[in-house]
Amino acid sequence: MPELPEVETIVRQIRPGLVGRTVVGARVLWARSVARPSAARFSSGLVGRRVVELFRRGKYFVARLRDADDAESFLVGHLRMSGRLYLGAEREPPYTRVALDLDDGRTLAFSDVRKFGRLALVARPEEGMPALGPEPLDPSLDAAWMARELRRRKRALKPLLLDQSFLAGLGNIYVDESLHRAGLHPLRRSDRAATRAGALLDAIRTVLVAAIEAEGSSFDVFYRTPEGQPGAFQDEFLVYGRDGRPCRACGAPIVKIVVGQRGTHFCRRCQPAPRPRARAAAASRA
DNA sequence: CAAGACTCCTGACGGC
DNA sequence: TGCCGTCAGGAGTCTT
Repeated sequence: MPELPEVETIVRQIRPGLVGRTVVGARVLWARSVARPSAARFSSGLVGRRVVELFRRGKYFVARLRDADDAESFLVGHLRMSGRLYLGAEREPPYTRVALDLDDGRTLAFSDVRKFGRLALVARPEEGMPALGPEPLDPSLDAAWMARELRRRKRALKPLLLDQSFLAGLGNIYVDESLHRAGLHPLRRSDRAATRAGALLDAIRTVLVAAIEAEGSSFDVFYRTPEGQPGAFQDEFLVYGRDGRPCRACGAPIVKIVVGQRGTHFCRRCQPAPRPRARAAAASRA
């Protein structure tokens, strides 16, 4: 599903048409797509509110709203695996779960085949999302910060980078891509990769910036930008979905394993396996 | 703490 | 052609 670059792309594309608009009607077609409050209060609460700002936090999109009395509230959403936003489609898009009718006659549709995505209407953005780690593109993060955090967490790199409380916005694709670019094995323990913290942070940022530049990744017909154009970053994948094919860096075959129930792609040559601990090595020799 | 299993959902695809 | 198992860009909850 959409990761940071895809959400960023959607927010950028929808923002000009959405900011300044007032919600004149809200329809919840699948109640569980609304996390809070109730579907009824969600709908009634949105009507009459004007969008004054649209931004992204991790994989969440956030619309700041004001009502006629200038009271502030926030529409917070997560697309999970298959969610999409459409602004102004003439016909209701397939799998529309929530539709917001706007004062210019257009509609913001939240479409979601698998129904994992969620919307929330809350007083503060933090009420609509769990505590998130920092934004990977935040310029105040540096190698020293990353090294400190990698040492503190002591987890395999792959699940750690997927943990949104560590860094906000990375998902399965961009973690695999980042680890390849940093030359780090997905099962390497974070505290033992701390010396490579700078390279890892650089790789993450390089991948994310390039993906945003390409307007995200979309390798199936259900995942496109709101305008319907597919993103192009999937053409630049070095490992994701390339199992069995040659590594673009060294030619060795890309392999796929399962880590934390997630398909994990890497190059055995560019991302060497972690060395077993001395005790484990001794045990395996014995 | 960390890791693994299970859950929420639907659709696409490969194999038989 | 049709059926079945598997897998999918995410993440919360529960157990070990």
